[in-house]
Amino acid sequence: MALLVLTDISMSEYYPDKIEPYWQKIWSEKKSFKPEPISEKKRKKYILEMFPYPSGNIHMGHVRNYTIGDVVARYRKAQGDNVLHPMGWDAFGMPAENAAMEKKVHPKEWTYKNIENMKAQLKSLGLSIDWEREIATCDPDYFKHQQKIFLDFYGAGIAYRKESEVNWDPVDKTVLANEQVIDGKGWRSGAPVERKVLTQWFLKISSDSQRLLDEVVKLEKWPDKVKTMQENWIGKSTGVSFEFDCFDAEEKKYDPIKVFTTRPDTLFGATFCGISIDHPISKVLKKNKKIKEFIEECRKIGTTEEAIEKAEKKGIKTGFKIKHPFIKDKFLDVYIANFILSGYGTGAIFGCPAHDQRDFEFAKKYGIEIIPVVSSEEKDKSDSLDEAYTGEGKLINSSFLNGMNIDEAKDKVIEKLIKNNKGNRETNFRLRDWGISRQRYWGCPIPIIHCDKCGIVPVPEEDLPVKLPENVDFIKPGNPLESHEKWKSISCPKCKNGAVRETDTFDTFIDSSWYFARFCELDKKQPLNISATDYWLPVDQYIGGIEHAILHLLYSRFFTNALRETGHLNISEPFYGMFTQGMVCHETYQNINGDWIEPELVTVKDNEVFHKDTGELLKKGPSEKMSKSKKNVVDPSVIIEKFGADTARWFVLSDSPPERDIFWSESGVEAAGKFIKKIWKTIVELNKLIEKNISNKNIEKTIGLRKINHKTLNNITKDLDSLSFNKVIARLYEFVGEISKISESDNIDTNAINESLSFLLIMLGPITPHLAEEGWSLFGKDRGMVCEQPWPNIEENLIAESFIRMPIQVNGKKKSEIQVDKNIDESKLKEIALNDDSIKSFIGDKEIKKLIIVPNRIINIVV
RNA sequence: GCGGCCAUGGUGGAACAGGUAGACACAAGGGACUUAAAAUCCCUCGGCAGAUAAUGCCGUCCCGGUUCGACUCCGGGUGGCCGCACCA
Repeated sequence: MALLVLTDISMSEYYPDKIEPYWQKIWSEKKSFKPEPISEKKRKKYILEMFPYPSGNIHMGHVRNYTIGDVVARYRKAQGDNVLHPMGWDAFGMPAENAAMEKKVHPKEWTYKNIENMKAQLKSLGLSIDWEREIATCDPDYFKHQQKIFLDFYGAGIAYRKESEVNWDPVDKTVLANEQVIDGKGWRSGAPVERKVLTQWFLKISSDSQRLLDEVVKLEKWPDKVKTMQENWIGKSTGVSFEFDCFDAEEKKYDPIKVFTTRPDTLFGATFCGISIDHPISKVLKKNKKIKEFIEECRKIGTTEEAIEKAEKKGIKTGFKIKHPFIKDKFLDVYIANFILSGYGTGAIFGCPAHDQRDFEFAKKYGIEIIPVVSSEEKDKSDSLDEAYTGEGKLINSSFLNGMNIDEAKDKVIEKLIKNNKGNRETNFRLRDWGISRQRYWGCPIPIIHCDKCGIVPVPEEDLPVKLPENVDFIKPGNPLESHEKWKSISCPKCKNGAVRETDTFDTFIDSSWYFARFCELDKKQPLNISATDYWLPVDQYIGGIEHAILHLLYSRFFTNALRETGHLNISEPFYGMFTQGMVCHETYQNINGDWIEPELVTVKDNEVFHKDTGELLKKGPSEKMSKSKKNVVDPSVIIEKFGADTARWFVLSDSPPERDIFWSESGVEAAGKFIKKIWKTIVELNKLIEKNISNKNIEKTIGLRKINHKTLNNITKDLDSLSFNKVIARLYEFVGEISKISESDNIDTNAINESLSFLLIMLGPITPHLAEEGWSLFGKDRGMVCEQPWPNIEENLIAESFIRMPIQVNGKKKSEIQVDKNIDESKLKEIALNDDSIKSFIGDKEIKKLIIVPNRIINIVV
């Protein structure tokens, strides 16, 4: 089969607009990227990029993410693996509802239109995706299985209900997401946000804390930074929880206050007690007007940890006192304080200002005593305290602990507290249970029925999926499901009396916590097909933005384990290899009024930027992450139209390492486009040369070329294995630069040129697949497609060098360089180095103190 | 605020595991070809001194340390980015 399309007419010209759609059609018709059937004999590779939210258009971040994934997928295929490379849509979420409110378009219609558009854009990139496995999370065929999984989790006790707070906009009468709260006010209404308590669904991720911690350490193919972030997020801490006797304002004995601490050694430095605003005592004291006002003021800070920790430390005296367990007649004031987290530990602490920064700030503000109990030698000298001391040292001012180090003191105190029957060793995790209820329409309905008589009743499996009603409007405030009486009312499956549906929908993180497993097989009857997940999972290489390092990845890890516990699959860790890519940035432009201007409306003249249409002078801002709000986005489809997908792919891979942020520049794209043209020209020229079949051979040049071929192949193979695509591109620049110089008069053996061209096209295959296919169809004739070619073997004898260059340093600075045999012995090497003319002149008559030879690396002479 | 990461010429970056700093590109400047332009090709390109040489000194955000030797390791800063549990 001759796949020649344009080569006949074009030959030396490069027409991406013609060859790219052509090859995309061929790949699709031939199902080139459909994986082979499951077979344990064949090594599998599951390559996955985080699926996109269908916001309307792909952006450069997507191009980068999916190009990286595509290079890996195509490369693994060439290496002989059975590759699974699917794609789907994270299709539920807030922006669809916002569009419904703003543009009066139904979320479903808006979402599917976006999917259609973005799918076409992704296809134009020439991605090697098996589109037969496409998933949209808003499709009932997907979420019915999710509802089944939830019911299984509920049955297994993994899902439960409890009260928790949400941000409430009293004007719009709607629940706000954290990002919709700006400076404590609703983003649309501007009304001060209140907190409202709702009963919501949770998943017990906290009981998986220890496993999540143990397993993350073992994930070898994950970036260390992501592993560290997850470890810190889970936040294991060991300490002791114990009770203080507590007395109320009338000095009557009250219920004891239980505290958790990781620093029991500082107990003798305790000078106050802090409790959270939700502590039982706080709730009782709400009767007091001042305390009530204080608690309400604290609630205005917001629900995010960031807001709470940034807020000034404040508290109010309760009049309650606690009794120190080891100091006779010592009582500490109990404060309600805004920095005590109710969800962590017991919601109460003893404050030791000398050795905890937050306690220190609090104590300074309220004139509370500061007693140092840990002293280090250096610290002893400075008496003035301007911050808490958290380092090592010996215990002072601490009765029976004096003189001990911190660890000894901890043990001793804990022992004593346990003896007094007041304390227990305890392990705490920072990780909280996962709240999954959302008071929104555009999400997966939670398959639960609330019956006055029977309570919480799961929707029977045969009634799944619970679909969303279509006839909703977004004019009324609040969740449209809540006000949809007809959809809500249902008869109880148990008692047949009138009941109501759960009107909350799932957090969209649920949708993305198992899609990668669903891709293994779109089983019609059950969420997951065991034999398919056994074969394909875990994902061998998962690729996505660093912003998902904690939440999405942690939830998916937990969810996978929960799926195992409920019998849906057999593994507990979903992602074997993880790669986090950097962001795509662009310069920002503003006019005099401060309006943001799109880069496409900007022209540059003499280093100044002007508006293309109005001609006004614009202010060039710093390069920042592309975002719609600052309009510094570049629509990749414009670039694909102008230069072609291969150029766009080449450009996003070049220069910057993939884990680092990249800065978009138009000139860079043009340069990439020029070089792609040069590659095409080189392919055509070399092909002509091959057809001439040179017989008068220059052996030296032939071997030289073959060495270049194999060295390049060797380096590029290593770089692809380590995902260093920028280095791959640099080597291709060099390689093309070399082979484009070959001329007939070099008399190089045709086989060697053949090898050059064949290597070039196969190496280009993962990066610029259309160009590679077109070139292969010209060169490879009847040898099939380039995407079916195996990765060539490297001939070791061609990459080995017998001579090496060795720099000679004097006192650590390079002064000369020699070329020596690789296997030279050290004494000979020493002799050569010392007799080197320029080295001699440097040493002069100075005494040689030391001579260091690092084999095959460097010689350093110390004088 | 807490946790994590990053910083190398005018620009993006390279430097394998502590061993030649600046590969490969972009921009800029010069030249060739052309009536001209575009395209293409060639040359220069960290700073200072020197002659546009040879060569020397300085130089990887700042300060200090370890080492024969530090872009790389350690301590302390500065700046930027990401996350902080209801954005996805």
